[in-house]
Amino acid sequence: MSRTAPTAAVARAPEAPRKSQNDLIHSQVFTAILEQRLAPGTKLAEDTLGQIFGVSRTVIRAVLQRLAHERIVRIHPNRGAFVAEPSPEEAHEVLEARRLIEEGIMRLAIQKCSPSDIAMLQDMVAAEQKSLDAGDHQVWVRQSGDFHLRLARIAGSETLTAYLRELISRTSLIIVQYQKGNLSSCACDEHLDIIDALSEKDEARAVTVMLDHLSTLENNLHLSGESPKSDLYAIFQQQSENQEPAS
Amino acid sequence: MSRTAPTAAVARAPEAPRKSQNDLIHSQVFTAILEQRLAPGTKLAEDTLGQIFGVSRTVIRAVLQRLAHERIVRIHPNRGAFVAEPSPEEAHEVLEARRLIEEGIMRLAIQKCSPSDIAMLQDMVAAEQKSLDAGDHQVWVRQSGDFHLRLARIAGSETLTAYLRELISRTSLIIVQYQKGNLSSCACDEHLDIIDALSEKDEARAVTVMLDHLSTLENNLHLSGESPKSDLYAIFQQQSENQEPAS
DNA sequence: TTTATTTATTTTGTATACAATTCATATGTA
DNA sequence: TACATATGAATTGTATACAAAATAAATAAA
Repeated sequence: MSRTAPTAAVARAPEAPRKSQNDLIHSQVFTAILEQRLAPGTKLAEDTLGQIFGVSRTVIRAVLQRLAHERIVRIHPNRGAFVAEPSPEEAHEVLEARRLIEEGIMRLAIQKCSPSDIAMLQDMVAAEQKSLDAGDHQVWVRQSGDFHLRLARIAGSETLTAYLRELISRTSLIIVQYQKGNLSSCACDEHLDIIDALSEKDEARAVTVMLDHLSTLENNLHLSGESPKSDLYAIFQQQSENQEPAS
Repeated sequence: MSRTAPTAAVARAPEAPRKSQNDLIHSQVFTAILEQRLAPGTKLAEDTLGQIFGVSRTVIRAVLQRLAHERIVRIHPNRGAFVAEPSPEEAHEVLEARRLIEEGIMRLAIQKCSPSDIAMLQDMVAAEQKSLDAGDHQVWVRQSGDFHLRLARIAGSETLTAYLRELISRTSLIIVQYQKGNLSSCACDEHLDIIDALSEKDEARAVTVMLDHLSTLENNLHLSGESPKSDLYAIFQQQSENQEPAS
């Protein structure tokens, strides 16, 4: 009996991490950005957020710095915090990193995933499809990210999971800025393909499907066009090259 | 002439990012941990650090939170900040992630590296060897990390570079805790092998050498032994399984 | 009108003050 | 002695106050 239930003076298990104020506000802002309710470039004024969440600027500043380290918020010194506006180059970087990391995650996940994991993944895709049918694009974007994140958890690496979480939220910002059509249609099928390859332990196919999935995503962006607005420096420089100044 | 040097009312290039107080203190603590002058488990009291660097706790807190997000400092709520003590599981995770990311970095670097990059890498290894001969272990550890980091920069991905920087600093903590002998001897040769494969554009060999290099590193740790001290919970639980309680 | 300069307002960066919690020491009890 | 409890000191969490910087508005000059 002592096997299943330790008896005597045994220390309690590591205490449940009750969410701090910081965590709570962070996840609110994080989710808002993930669901694309906060557009890139939006200013996140400390005082405003403090009043919204009923706390002082102290805790808001901590949250903003945390989001900045996750690269979904950009802090300009003495100027404030803004929702990040990834450049085309950064967008490419993020997708490149995702291909690298998620290929590794697939290889790990294929070894470790259990039948219950498969079932969970199937449920998640079903929920995705539901949101998609309901036209709830915001929720679907988050759910789609959750699917990839679940694979990382199955792979069993907290480190890679943390990195992927960042890359996924940055992808969300990238999609807002650079997506042309709505990719929504085929995405669920590709997720189902991934589950399929996973349940058959077909590593080669699983990796291929995942990489194709991410490349499709990148190819549906138009990153080649002029950048959104940030580097009007380059624009003016080009201007001064073409036409001589008046003086 | 207007081609090479823009003439008239052209905006200045993005201003050079002058280091803030935060950056300065961060890099001091970061380097101290990287060079293994700050041992794992060391308490980083806010007031103490504030007096050392001549600033208030406000800025120290920001630095500590930043270090915590980089996983080289652990913050226990209401209890303070401590230099991280990676568990054996975490150590394995970090090396696993490094293998994944640095393989990708090698593939990218091999396409992009120029002769001057090769020369730079050779200089860096020479400096490593110098520190090694001088017995300056602390500096060597940092230089060894800088070598890997340089490869990431050559690969051209800021995102992957940032992740690798974190993984390298965590590796430094892992080495302090779990290294048995001194790996120092062969490490420089392995770095030279990497440069060799890189300059010959031999992708397969470059990847192999890098993976072996990292696996060698992990194999020289003893992660299987009893964990340092953190989970004495598990220890007591095991105890209660083996021997019946007295009452 | 357009542009430049000055003034006023707002916002961020940092230090400090106070409340809440934890840690260390001391006191009491078996 | 060993253990538990209570008291005091030290440390962290948060709010506020003030200085520095940036933004906005207003005034002056072309």
